[in-house]
Amino acid sequence: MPSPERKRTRIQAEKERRIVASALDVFSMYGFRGSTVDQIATATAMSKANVLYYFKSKADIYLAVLEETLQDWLNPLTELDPSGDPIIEIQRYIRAKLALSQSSPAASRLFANEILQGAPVIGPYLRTEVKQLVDQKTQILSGWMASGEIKRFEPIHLLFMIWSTTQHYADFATQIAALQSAPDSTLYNDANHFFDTVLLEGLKGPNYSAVT
Amino acid sequence: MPSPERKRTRIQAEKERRIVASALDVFSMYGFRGSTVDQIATATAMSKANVLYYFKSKADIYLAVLEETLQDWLNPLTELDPSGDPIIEIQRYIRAKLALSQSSPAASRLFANEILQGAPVIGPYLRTEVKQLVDQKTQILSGWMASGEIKRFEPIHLLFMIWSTTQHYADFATQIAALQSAPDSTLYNDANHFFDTVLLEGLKGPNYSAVT
DNA sequence: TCGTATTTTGACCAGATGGTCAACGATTGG
DNA sequence: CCAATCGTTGACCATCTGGTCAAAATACGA
Repeated sequence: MPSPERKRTRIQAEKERRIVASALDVFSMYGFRGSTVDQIATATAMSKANVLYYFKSKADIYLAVLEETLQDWLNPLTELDPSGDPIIEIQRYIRAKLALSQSSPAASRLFANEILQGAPVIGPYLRTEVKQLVDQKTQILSGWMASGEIKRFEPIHLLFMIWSTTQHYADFATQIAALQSAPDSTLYNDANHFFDTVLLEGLKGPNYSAVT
Repeated sequence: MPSPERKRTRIQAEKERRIVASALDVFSMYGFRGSTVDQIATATAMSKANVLYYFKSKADIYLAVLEETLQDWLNPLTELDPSGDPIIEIQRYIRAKLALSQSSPAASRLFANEILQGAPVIGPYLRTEVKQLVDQKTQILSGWMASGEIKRFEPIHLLFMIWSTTQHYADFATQIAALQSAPDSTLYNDANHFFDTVLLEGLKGPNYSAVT
């Protein structure tokens, strides 16, 4: 087995990377139970036994995929800046999240699957680190409300709306493809335009004055 | 096997109903592949063989569950009335959808699972009936834009936002429970307040005049 | 009450799946 | 060039799972 003590070989690093990359595609499409080690092996162009030489179980692969992806997924929120212009900050956040959904739809689906099954793996992480980050950022929103720059509401619901709406474009891509009439190319531009026109305008409070 | 020709027994109707009801809970939690006939049987307090006496395959149960649920799920959209006040109509739609997420979270998760896997079963239905309904309702929105009652944007994105946001409260309930600080009881009230304050206000166009 | 149609079930089967292992092959440091 | 370590794999196993079946149990009309 891959030595747990000695430092990792170049081959180990390379193969593990490839396995995790393939596994993201597989898990995001079929969920944990719906995915098989053989599918992952085939997607990585390896034998099943070889995959299980690098990760001792299917659950281990799943864990590795989640850990690798979660950080990227949460990253845009950390950049919400309390000293910036509220509307610009929120707009930046929305655009970053939508861009992530567009560039990494598999990551979005992976989390959707995980949460749908009750977050058996990332549940503890949600309740600690993620909750802490969310509490911190909702306080920023509360601050902007107190100064009248944005309207008053329970701030977490804005996060819920941004998450659900942007991730919808990844998670429900099949449905979107079935229902939209416009060409695919304009989809994300139209979405951003809608957010600017409706959501961001709706957020502005009585004391808001646009930066110029 | 249950006679395909003669009319259905009382027992058949009753047992089939119970199976479908249990299967909704099971499928919505684990998805199609992640669910087993045994789980469904146990949830229905029947033997596996008995369940397969009423439905000849797991796929058949799944299909029955989807068909039974889909109509309810889509129903609120059909009631969007072009002759009504735009903001009131959209507000009614949002509330109806949010109430559905609250009362039937399993149904929401069932669809989320189905779409996440690429809508293998309801795909054809999406592309025909559902698309037709959506096209019809986006035209209503376009009409309200033309008269200046609501702002201009690609109308389908409003539907996407309403769907994703309201269903988020069912599909991501685990995450919401992990992240919110407020008591559960106010969650849906706060959500509706947020929609009223931000989304509905953001929608209003230059010519909108509230009904009194 | 009796006979027929319906319902229920335990036993069983075939295929899929996660995981193991011994043996073979490739690398690499000395 | 050698030996020790690392990498790879086909064969294999135990378990799970969808589905079948014959036989037993039940319901029900006449």
